[in-house]
This record gives sequence, structure tokens and C-alpha cells, in this order.
Amino acid sequence: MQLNGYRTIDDDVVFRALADPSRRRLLDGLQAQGGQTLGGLTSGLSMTRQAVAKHLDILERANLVSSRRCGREKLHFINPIPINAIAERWISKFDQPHVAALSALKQTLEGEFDD
Amino acid sequence: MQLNGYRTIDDDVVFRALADPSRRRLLDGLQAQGGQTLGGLTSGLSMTRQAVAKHLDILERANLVSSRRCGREKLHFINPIPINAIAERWISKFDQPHVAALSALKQTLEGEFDD
DNA sequence: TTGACATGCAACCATTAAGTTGCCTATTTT
DNA sequence: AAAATAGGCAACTTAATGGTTGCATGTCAA
Repeated sequence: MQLNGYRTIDDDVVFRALADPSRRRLLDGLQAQGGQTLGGLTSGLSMTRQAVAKHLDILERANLVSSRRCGREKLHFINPIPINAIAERWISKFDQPHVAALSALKQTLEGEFDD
Repeated sequence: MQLNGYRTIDDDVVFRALADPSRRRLLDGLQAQGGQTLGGLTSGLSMTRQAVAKHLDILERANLVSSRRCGREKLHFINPIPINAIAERWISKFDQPHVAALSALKQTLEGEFDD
């Protein structure tokens, strides 16, 4: 388990990254299709490419998105781990333990049908 | 299941409320002890009472905190439901189901030993 | 090699947001 | 009633943030 100080800082970067609706939409887009380029993500977002680039940078710093340079393109991928970690930490932090446990169990059971 | 438009708006209010570290600390405080007053929450936060009041207002609007007037005092309580809902929605939204299920199970088991 | 395409970088602008100060209202308490 | 306590309201300051424009760099294709 991590030290509290570090955890707080990490949380802060992630929460702030998630606070903007445009960034959440970008995550939606990357969830729908991984490996999209900056230009690809920009088209349809009624925002300049540069603005999208800034958002992607924030998402990358929050470790919510990872990217790979490929020639003159940069491919972006969603990184679900921090979202998962933070969400679960907050469930266990702010919920009555039994509620969290029940939800977790429900999730667990539902998960069995997916593979 | 809610309509997507409404959900997005709700999400936005909650995410923005959670984006500020002072507000997350307030939630921590209310989790540790419910029914605290504005003044009580202010003491120890190196912030003016008015600033705390603004934060509490934002948390209330996000439905993360509820309050009850009691004489000249206002008592505040954490409302875990939206956190739970949003966290779970994001787990299922952005994670491979089996990863979420495994983590959830792990959390459930470990949760028994947590403070 | 030249032009087109994909991205990077930097300055700038407008708005929001966090926090402050100052004052007012309401409820206790003595 | 008067003083003390708890909170509400509003204007203001400052810094962060989301977005823009303009130009530079790197890569691919003809």
C-alpha cells in the first residue's frame, strides 16, 4: 500500500484530469477505438488540434492515456488502471463497507460471463 | 438506465466537485465524523470560514454532501451514493470487465482488514 | 526535392475558480 | 437587552485553465 502523501498527489492529478468534460470525451473516444491519432481525435470535436493536444498531454501526465510515436503519427491508448484504482479506492473510502462489498461481489459475478 | 445527456451533466458536477483537494479533504473530514458544522470543519483547515462555505456549497450541489439546519448551526453529512455510482460506472466503462472483477474481489477480501 | 501532412511549441486571451476581506443576519447565552 | 456565537452574502484579487492563433519541425509521398 502506498504512502498517503504520494497517493494524495497522484489522486490530484487524476481527479483534475477527469474534471474536464472534453477530456472525458477523449477518454470515451479512446475507449471506443484505441490507437487514434491526434488529428483523428480532433475531427468531430469542434476544437483546435492544439487544444486537443493539451488535453491529451494532461491525460498522459495523469497516466490515463499512453501514446506511441509511429512515424509522423502519434497513437494514443487509454490506460484504465489508474481509473480503476482510484475508483475502487474511493468506493472503499467513502462507502459503508458492506455496500462496497456487495457492489464488488455483483461486479465479480457479472464479470464471469464476459470471457 | 438514465439518458446519456443527463448523466453527462451530473457527472460533470460531481467530477468538478471532486477535482479540488480542499473539497476532498472536507469529504475526508465528514467521513471521519458526520454532522460537523461549518465552523468545526473550518478549524484546522488554514482557510477562511467563507472559503469552506463555498466548498461545502459546491459539494452540496454535487449531491456529495447534505446538510441540516439545527438552530444557528448547520450540520453537514457526507452522501456516499453519488461517489459510489460514478465510481462503479467508470469502472465498468473503462475497464476490462475481468480486471475490474478481480480487483473488486481483491478489494473485498482485503477490505476485511482495513482500518 | 518539393509539397503535403501530422505534430510540437509558444504567446496570447477570456473565463473560471479559489480564496480573501468586509459587513449583515440570526440564534444563543448571560 | 447586550454580547457572543454561527452562519450568509457580496465584491474583489489573483492564479489557473481552456481555448485560440501563428509559426516551426519532422516525416512521408510523388
